[in-house]
Amino acid sequence: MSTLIDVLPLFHPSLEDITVEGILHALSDPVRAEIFADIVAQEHSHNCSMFLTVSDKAIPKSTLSQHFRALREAGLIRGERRGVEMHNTSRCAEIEGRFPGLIRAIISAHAIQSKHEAEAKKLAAKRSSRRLTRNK
Amino acid sequence: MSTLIDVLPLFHPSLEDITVEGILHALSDPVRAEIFADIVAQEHSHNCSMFLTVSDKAIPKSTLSQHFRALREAGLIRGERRGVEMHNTSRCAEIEGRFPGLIRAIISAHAIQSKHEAEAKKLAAKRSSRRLTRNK
DNA sequence: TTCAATAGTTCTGAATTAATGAACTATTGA
DNA sequence: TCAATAGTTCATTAATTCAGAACTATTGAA
Repeated sequence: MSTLIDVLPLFHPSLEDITVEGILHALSDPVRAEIFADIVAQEHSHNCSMFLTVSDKAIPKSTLSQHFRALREAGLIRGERRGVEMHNTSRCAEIEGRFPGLIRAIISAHAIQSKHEAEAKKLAAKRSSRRLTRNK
Repeated sequence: MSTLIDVLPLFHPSLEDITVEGILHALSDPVRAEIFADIVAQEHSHNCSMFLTVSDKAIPKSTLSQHFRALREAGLIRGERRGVEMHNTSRCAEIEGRFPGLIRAIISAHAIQSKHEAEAKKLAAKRSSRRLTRNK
């Protein structure tokens, strides 16, 4: 059985209702930022369950669902039911018209930071292995 | 009498400890965003009490103090005691070296949004006055 | 030197927001 | 019709944030 509520499409803010604060807040969470970066990078479809682990960390699916809602309600992504799963696409192009350069700058900053972190980690591993060798 | 603690300088993260998440979170609050935009715009000094009202809204000074701490700990501003008051300056130039374009894009987006809001408000006022005229 | 005024911080309880396990709904395919 | 899959919602707990009250540090005046 299907009720009216069941078929109501998901809420998405209109372009002019999208706020900078909303965008920044949504992307200030590292998990959401990574999910969003991924959706932007892959032009094609994305369902939620692809993100049950983000950076080797397990995310409960209820939490994941909230994260997707946060991204949707901030106006960053568009979600569409496709049968049993969800199809998520970025709204970058629209947002670019309203806040030029914003999304690009944020994504780029995140990329710079990830690269920096990866390098720091590698360096730490090297140092640690050297220490082990010395102590053999 | 003065103790050691009293003279300890305020905490500021080093450039490489500044994170995108931290910056986005700090600037996702409209009051902090406005304070920061103001500090960036005016190149010269800024004490906290200049912001006891932000956009016609009174901000308690304890709250203001927390906002300044948030901006400082996110690495967005540098605070320095100058006698009885505080001297705050932006760390834009440093951040630009690490995350090019990020701060500029955010400030610019905020400016666009403020302008848009101001226009919407003016339009609403005009509509309201027209309605009054019609009903005279 | 002492005291009042100023500028800001810290502490604390209340209010808000976020995370997550458990139960639930909707769709598909067997 | 039923089980499996994908995701949402609800309720509880945990973490953040807000703001009044009390406090600290510095300055300038008496």
